[in-house]
Amino acid sequence: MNAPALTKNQALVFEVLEKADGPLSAYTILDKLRDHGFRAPLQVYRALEKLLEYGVVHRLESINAFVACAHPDQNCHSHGIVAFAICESCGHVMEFHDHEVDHRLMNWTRGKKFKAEKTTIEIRGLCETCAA
Amino acid sequence: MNAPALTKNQALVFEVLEKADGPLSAYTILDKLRDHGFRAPLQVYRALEKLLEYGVVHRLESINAFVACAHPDQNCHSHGIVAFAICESCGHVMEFHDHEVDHRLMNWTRGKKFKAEKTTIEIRGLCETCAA
DNA sequence: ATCGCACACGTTATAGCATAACGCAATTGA
DNA sequence: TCAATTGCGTTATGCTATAACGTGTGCGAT
Repeated sequence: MNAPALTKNQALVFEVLEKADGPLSAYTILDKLRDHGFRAPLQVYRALEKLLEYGVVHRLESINAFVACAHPDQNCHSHGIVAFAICESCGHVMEFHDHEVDHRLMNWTRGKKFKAEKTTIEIRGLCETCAA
Repeated sequence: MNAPALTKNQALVFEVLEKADGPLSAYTILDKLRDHGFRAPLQVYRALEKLLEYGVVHRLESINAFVACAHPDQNCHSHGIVAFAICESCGHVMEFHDHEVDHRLMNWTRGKKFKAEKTTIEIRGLCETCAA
């Protein structure tokens, strides 16, 4: 899924996520965009839906928040499964990929004849700075 | 974390989850326990909090639901990271463990000096039956 | 050209998930 | 006996997400 030109709302939401130094909830995004005419959650959710589809934004299931993809340039969907390390203290998120993990999980699902559509890997804990 | 004797509410919630053939939301559990005197969400959430702590129940972050641990006998916390395959059609959940995956993820976090506290792995898709 | 369709958008309302804050009762151990 | 802890019940509230409706715009097919 490659990203076509973003619409106005999509661009606004994406910009907010890019500028943030951590994940944001949909309602936080909404608040940051009130000055730009946003009034309702759906405006945010609809934009997010597309941005997720284009692979330029990720959803963090374990904290109900959204974050801009760490690879602005490339298509994130081509990296296989994306894993996240989320600091519970400062909120900072690190994104990474591990093909061996992908492989092991795929192996397991294949053995069970389970058709995987979307895989979530999220590690919550403390980043180096906050753990010190 | 070993499980002490469950309190009345904890036992009721656990029983509901055990009998269910799939994950349940907190509010679904509440509805199933109204006949037993449950009236408020907190009664469910407080019981779930303990059951999660004891390791006899898991929370599925990606669908905001709870499921009884697949290993009634043993302490689930001793298995390392728990992974789930969740069928989006029938709702059935398979639970599994893969030490190699654990190892890869731990390797990565150690490299980043990230102190992992809780890791979520959830694969959503279609089970063998539903994919056919 | 104009009709039909797809899509983005705006608005209101509502559904679904989770916790704050208060108070009471029972248990336990110093 | 007193203080601390834990479980429980209730009310209220906050946060997350979507349903359902209508509008406007662009664009290809007839």
